[in-house]
Amino acid sequence: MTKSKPDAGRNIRQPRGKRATLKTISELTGLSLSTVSLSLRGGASLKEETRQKVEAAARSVGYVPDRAGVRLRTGKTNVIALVLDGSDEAIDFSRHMIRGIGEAIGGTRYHLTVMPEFDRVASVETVRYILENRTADGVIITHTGARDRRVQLMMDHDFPFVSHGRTEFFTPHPFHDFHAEAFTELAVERLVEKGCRDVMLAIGDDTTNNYHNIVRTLERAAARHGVKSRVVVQKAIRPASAEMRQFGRDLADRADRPDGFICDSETRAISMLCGLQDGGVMLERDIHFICKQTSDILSTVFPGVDTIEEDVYAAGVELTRLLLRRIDGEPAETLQTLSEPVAHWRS
Amino acid sequence: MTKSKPDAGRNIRQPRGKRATLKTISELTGLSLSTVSLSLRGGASLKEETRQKVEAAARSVGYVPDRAGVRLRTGKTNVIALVLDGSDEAIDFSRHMIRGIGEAIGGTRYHLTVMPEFDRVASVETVRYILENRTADGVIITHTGARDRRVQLMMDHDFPFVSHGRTEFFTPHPFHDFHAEAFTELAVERLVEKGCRDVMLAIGDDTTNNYHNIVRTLERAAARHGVKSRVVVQKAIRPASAEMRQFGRDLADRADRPDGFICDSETRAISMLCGLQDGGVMLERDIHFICKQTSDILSTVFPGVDTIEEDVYAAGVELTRLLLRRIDGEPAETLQTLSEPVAHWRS
DNA sequence: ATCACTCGTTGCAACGTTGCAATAAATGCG
DNA sequence: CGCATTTATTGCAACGTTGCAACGAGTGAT
Repeated sequence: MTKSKPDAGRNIRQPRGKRATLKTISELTGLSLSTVSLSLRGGASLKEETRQKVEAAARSVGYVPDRAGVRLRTGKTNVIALVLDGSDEAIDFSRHMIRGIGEAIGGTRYHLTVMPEFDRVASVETVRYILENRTADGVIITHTGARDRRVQLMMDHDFPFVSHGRTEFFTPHPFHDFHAEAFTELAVERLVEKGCRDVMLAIGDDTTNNYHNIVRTLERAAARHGVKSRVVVQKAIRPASAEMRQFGRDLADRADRPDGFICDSETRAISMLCGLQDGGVMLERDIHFICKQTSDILSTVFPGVDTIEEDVYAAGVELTRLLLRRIDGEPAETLQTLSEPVAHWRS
Repeated sequence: MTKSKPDAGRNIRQPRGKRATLKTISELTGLSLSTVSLSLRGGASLKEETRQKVEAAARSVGYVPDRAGVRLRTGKTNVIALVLDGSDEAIDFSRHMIRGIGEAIGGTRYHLTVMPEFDRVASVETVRYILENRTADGVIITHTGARDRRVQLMMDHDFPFVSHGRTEFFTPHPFHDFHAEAFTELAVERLVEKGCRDVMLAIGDDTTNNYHNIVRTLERAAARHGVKSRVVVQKAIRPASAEMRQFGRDLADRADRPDGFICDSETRAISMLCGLQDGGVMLERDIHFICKQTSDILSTVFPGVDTIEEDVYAAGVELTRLLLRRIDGEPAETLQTLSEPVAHWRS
């Protein structure tokens, strides 16, 4: 018949080992909460002796500021959000991107939350959700469109973000992008060098701004070198599929088969190359092929194919650095970078 | 000389459009904060009329509970953490996993944070960090080892988690795993059916529990069918590489070349198959090949190769469902599932 | 009319943090 | 020595939420 003690059940959280808070340090040092808080944030008005005392105590109890407390008080979430749309991606794109971001936030307070979405429409809603609920301090978006609605939304709200890819908007915003123009120039030049007179470009998604950059550059470069150029958009075809392979097979038989080919996707390139081979087309004799590459797979299967590397890991690192600087208040104009393509000529 | 107004500068956050809080609803309905809070969480003791009034008001102002407030008060983060180790992964594994998790947390309060780590040692530290700082309500780990230290750590702390992969621990914990034994049985049976007498298994990582399951099953199945079996661990070789291709090439020339081959990685399989072809080995005549598959690439390059599919997306969904049930207090014993392999025989 | 009880609602304190105004102690100056 | 100024520290309130004890009003029994 023992009644439960009157002061039982006070703990809301599991008290397993009780986290250290400012209060812990306060009691330990005999200083007030405010002083401790101030001190840990480097308060300049404090005595050196005090600061050391606080720091020692904090270290000894392994103090780490409570994210919920900070967030509630300051509104700062210490979170950056990566918004993935579900569209056609390069091999292991997400993986490299995420590890790049992870590398860049290592040693900072920041956490990464990933919001996976299935299409770009939904991804606008995701961004809106983040803005309205202030659920992150900054956002990284990928596969940016020329007049991307997510970019517009975040600019309207003056919310820190960085896009992987550029836009057409007049107002500047932070971005990091693969230098698609340099890639295209490099590719065309290489093909011309090898004697090509008729270059075809295959591209997977004509809704990104990237598309326009590449196509425009191709046309100019081809004109400059006096060679023919064509573009084929393969948006509707699954990158790795029998259909894609058949596309290569059909190409092999065409009377107007190009003698130079540029492809912006490793996956689609592999499929097409298989198809071309099926049709008896021989690489480096009947056709020259150049492909953008994000993994080692293409080079393992077709070691002879020239590739141009896009380092998605490095892009993740750079995007994050830009974003953090943006969050710290740097103006957008100074936060725009390109990554130069790295050519791997095989022959 | 106008002094700034005495009550200026009160807002800590940007007041852009001011988020709705319980207070907003309270003022709107004339009810107290407590009542509003209670009502929104379905308080059974309230008048039906009140609840509807609150709900209407909440809807009209688009109320969403503040995560920081809830977290501070209750300790509940509404976050699940995915701990990725950086080891050898199947193609687009991260991507499919993340999208599966995204699918399963859709419509819930939960957010996903991803903690990318470069090796398994670091990933133990990551888990420790999550536990000590209560930075998530539950954890998903992948590439689980037989006596995985992360699992041990979380069991010791009685912290909700689920592992992709099983362990040898006696105490039960939630997991979801590919049914590697069924995969192996299926593969051996198929090869034997095709007339193979000498089966080789190539596997990439002998530190996961998965490894032991597969090897044990292989040996038993081979013995049962009266065929020879061998295992080769390819841990040190990069999955897509000239080296891996060379491995296939060398295999082609070996006097003791097997007539049946099982591979647990699509990437390595592609490389090896290229090497075998280089050596003049013909598929389905000189050797029969079976591979575990997580994307479409292998089938596009080698349409004739039998594959067995592991659906990583579905695994992400299932892992998340199990974890959420675990967080809600279900016992571990009831939260253990396997996913059955799906065979794609091509001939 | 008083009591005990239920029903529906409310006030208060606390979670961990930080900005600000206020304090106390030490110093400088006339 | 008194007053103003600087230096070092502190108390208080607030961010948004929830658990709990307490409240007043109504009901029914005594």
